[in-house]
Amino acid sequence: MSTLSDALPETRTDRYHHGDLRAALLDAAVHVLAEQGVSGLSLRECARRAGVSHAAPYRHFPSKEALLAAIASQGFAWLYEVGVAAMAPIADPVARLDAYGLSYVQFALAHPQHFRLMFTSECTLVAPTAQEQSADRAYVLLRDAAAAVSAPGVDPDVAAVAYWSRPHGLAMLLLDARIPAVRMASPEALEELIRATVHGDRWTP
Amino acid sequence: MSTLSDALPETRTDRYHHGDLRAALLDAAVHVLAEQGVSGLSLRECARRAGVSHAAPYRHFPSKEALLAAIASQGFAWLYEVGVAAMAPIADPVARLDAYGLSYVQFALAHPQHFRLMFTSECTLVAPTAQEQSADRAYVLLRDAAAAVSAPGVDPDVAAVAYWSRPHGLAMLLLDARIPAVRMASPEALEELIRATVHGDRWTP
DNA sequence: CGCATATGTTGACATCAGCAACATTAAGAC
DNA sequence: GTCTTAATGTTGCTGATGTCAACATATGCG
Repeated sequence: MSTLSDALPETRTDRYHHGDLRAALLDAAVHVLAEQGVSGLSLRECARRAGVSHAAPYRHFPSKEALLAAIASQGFAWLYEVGVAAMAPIADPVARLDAYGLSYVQFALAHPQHFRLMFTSECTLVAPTAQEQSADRAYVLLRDAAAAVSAPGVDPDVAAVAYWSRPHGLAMLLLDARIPAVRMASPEALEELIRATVHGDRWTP
Repeated sequence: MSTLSDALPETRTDRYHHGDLRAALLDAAVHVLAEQGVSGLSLRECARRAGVSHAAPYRHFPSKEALLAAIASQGFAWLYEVGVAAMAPIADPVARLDAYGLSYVQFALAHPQHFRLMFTSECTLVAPTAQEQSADRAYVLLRDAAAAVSAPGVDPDVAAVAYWSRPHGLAMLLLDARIPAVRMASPEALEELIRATVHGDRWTP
């Protein structure tokens, strides 16, 4: 009776019931987002792509904002994972902060619309446990490294904020094309920019 | 014949011609923006507030995006002025960078929606001469101070980007409430945060 | 005065978010 | 197996919006 393929949430559009519409909607939304940005993202377009009527999404998301929040949430989980992966194998605090900044900016440049959405949606995001774990791990790694390079007496949380703000600001300015394109022409130039921003006066070329 | 009050662009709603609808629309838009954020800002609402029909704005702005760009442009002019005012009287590079960061973050916190819009609109903004002048002055001041505190051999433009990214990132994270409110509870705590972010390892509490 | 241009108005269209009423399916109780 | 119930999807509607076209009015210049 119950085969594996039955158990899997296949995406079957030939049925009245979709199978896993929620996931299909999120997937569609991510694609639209990457293609057309937030302004081009409508619930109806997502429904269209999922092969479903315009009101179907409301069975899975109470509002458009909720859909956006879910996407943002996914993005955060992803970002944190990337950050943890970049920092974990590195012991030296300076190198770790550098790696974090690099992974952060690279993520933003690779997924500009997604990244922007994450820091644009005004809603407070509900953090699933899995994401929270990654977030916590990323934060601890960042804070420890930041505290290690900070002068004695500096609140570790303050130092962590500082070393988060720096790549974040750089990423935002890069996305907004507020920085001459020359600065991003080569990977080396970009890395120089990141290092200078993250490491401040400690860094020399 | 031509009195002063005639020359002034008064806002008269009792006439078929408005007087200075463009300015009135910008003004209305700024107010709506502050009250309800970008999502609550519609051309029709601005027209309503200016006491004018829903299509009238199209005689002054080719699209909604153009209106938003104009507001963003105003915001940049304002930001640059604030930055110049904060930096100009200060000679010490470290203190000047600090003052810049402080004015930057304070501007963002004082006008959160406006600030967010400035760095959200995807359009390339047309820079009027007056704004460009302020922008240039601000950039020169910032770059000089950044170069002064940088290690020899660091590209001044790279240093400038670094010292722009830092307060920018902090401002963004603060606006997104991604930083515990405790950190902003008192002006002193906020200043500590700004200094730590801007001045990195150079700074001690 | 008379005309050209700038500025506003009215009405329309397509799209969208969201709601309500209805249809279909899946899952469990008996 | 059948019945019932909740979950899921559909159709149709409303009010708001951005944008356009056609029309109306004012302003300035000859």
